[in-house]
Amino acid sequence: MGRSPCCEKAHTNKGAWTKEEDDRLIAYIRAHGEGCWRSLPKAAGLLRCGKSCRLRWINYLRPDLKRGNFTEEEDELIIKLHSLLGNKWSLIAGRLPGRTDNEIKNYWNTHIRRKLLNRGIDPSTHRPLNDSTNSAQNNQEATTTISFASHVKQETDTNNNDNKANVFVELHRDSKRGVARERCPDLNLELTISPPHQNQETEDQVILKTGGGGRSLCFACSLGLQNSKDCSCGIVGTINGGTSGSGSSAGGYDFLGLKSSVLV
DNA sequence: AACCAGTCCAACCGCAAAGAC
DNA sequence: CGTCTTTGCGGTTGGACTGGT
Repeated sequence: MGRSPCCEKAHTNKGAWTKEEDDRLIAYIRAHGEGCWRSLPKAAGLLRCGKSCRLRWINYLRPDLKRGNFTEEEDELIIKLHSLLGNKWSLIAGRLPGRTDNEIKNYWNTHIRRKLLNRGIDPSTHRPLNDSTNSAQNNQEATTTISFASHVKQETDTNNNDNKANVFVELHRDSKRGVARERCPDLNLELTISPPHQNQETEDQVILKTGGGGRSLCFACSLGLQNSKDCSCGIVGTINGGTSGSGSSAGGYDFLGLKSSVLV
């Protein structure tokens, strides 16, 4: 038994939206808010599937959208965020008010990729194109990144529902240097990861040196989980209000400064 | 003017996560 | 706790547009 289709395809329009459809969708959402997308088309009198309505609203009709060209600052911010987050367009979009994930994705593929290539930078790895260590090392790194990132996400989901977007960040288990630092030298981060600890077999210990302090954090604290029972560094209570004015909301360490100070 | 190749971007598709029951 | 439904995300596509010949 397969998945049921998201909508009754036989009686739905496809392709470009007409002005009338846009007006109907806008009017309905203004009156009722963004509710159940599945039932919205019928309620609004639209022959579209809910997915299509949602996409149209989010990417084109939302009143808070910023139309027009990307600024140089936005360009650079997208590059930095992409180097940290990878193709997590929705997270990147979350840091650029008025921009949508689809817009940023398109912009990345059409403009920024080329821009980076012209600079001699591989857009997918953010490393120099002629970096001979790229291919072999990246394969291993990619694997590590995926497993580690999923670990990060898992930890985050169970402990901090509101700040997923702030914490789900790509890290690299590179014992020689902090890769995140290398990719974004001006982010004022020093991220290194220690070799496996003698007593620690299952979890990577992250040593995260904040801007001025050079203080070491355990894995849990590095994720903003300093109240967690998994905290092993005993740094509880010394982080918040620490460096670079990165304020933290109730109980949340501003991981890598993503929340406020660096990434706007 | 006609054709073609390249570019751009709105919209679609499939999948996975989240939520409801 | 398992199953089903809904939502959201990222990759991809197709058509409109543009510039060159």
